[in-house]
Amino acid sequence: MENKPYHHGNLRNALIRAGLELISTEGEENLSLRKVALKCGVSNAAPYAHFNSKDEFIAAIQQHIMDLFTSTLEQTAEMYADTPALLSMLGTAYVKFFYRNPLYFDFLFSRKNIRINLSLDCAGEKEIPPLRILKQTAAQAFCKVDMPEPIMQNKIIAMWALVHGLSAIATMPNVEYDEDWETRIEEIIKSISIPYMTQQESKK
Amino acid sequence: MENKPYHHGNLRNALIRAGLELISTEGEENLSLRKVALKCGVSNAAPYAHFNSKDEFIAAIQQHIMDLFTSTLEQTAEMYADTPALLSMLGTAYVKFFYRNPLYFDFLFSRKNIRINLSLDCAGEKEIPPLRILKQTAAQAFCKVDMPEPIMQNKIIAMWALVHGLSAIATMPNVEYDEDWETRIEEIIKSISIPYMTQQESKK
DNA sequence: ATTCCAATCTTGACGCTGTTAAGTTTTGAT
DNA sequence: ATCAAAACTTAACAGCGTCAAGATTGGAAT
Repeated sequence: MENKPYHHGNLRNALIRAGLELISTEGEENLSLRKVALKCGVSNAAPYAHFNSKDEFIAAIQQHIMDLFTSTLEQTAEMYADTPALLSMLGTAYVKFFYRNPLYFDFLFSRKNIRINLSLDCAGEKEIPPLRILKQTAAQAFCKVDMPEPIMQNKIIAMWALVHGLSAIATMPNVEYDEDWETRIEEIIKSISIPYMTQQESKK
Repeated sequence: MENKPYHHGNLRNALIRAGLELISTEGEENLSLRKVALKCGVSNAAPYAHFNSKDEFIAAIQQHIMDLFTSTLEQTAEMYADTPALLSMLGTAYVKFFYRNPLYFDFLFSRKNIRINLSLDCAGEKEIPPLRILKQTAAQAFCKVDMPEPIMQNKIIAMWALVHGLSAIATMPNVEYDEDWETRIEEIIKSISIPYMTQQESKK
């Protein structure tokens, strides 16, 4: 339309979208501010009007993906609310999200990108939403089984570790996408989370 | 002693040691071939007599750490051989290794560094030793419980995912080292791995 | 012992990167 | 209409991985 107006108009979002695309296609290690700027038809230093550094730019993309992740879990939590399958479905959704977007996993959780508080002790204003959802659901599920407090704490951590580890494994190279794997992931998670529910059922 | 002989003598190993130190102190993102070369009192391009690329250099360091990791697990496997605690001790050793060297975890498992076969299906000549040890031990442990084959497969993957996920969590920033955590890690792993043993004991 | 090749290392360069300084264009509030 | 702030360009800096060309050395073959 207009032939290169001096001001882009929506550069910040355009940069984030371009960066997201580069990460999805070429991986994070091939992402540079200059490439992203070029992709948006803008000069080297233009991004610095919107981000103070590459790190800040990366953090913005990270936040974008985190929002995606969060809303995925929230949808699942809503869909299976108050059903016995809630916890295992939530765990499955956790793994599936990354299994379907393998490049997102390393990008979100690689050490140098983590600027958010992932601390283990349940305290936390700055706790990221996905973990909050998972922990709350797990706590509720395990609570119904009137488990001793410290054991419940450990169970929650175990649940998180399981789905996080499964995500790490499922997104490794040489592990190509396979629909059967999705059902298998479900089985594995159920085998950990369900026993404590049914075990309780038989107790009643 | 001799003031800068033209030939270093043992440059390859010196480079690896220097790289290892840089990773341990400043993290992988601050590792450059030039810094490593300087640290060894050698010029920019000297490393290229021993490594074809930075990637190859990284792979060599990665192998070094992997060997450390492997021998740690092997020691544990030997120490607790034929005891009921073997599996949980091996899992604990897996997590502790990274908990005590947090920077190693991302370095070993971040996507771009993985050049080894981590495939899930137990087939594998190229399978890395640590996983082989863990899988074999888990298989043996779960085997004693005469579990159906597919369920056992899932249990093994769950075990791996648990310890891998715990490692990821334990090495996150903001999670400072804490001796109590080590015993807690042990508890969590036991709560997953032991039940199937004791359950079997009572079956006999 | 001499020769000579291959391994090792240096120097200097290339293009790419993140980042900054200085200057230009545009927007929008007054 | 004015003018400050925001958005963007251009040009430069140092650091990076990498390579080509040349210098130095060790060791095997003669």
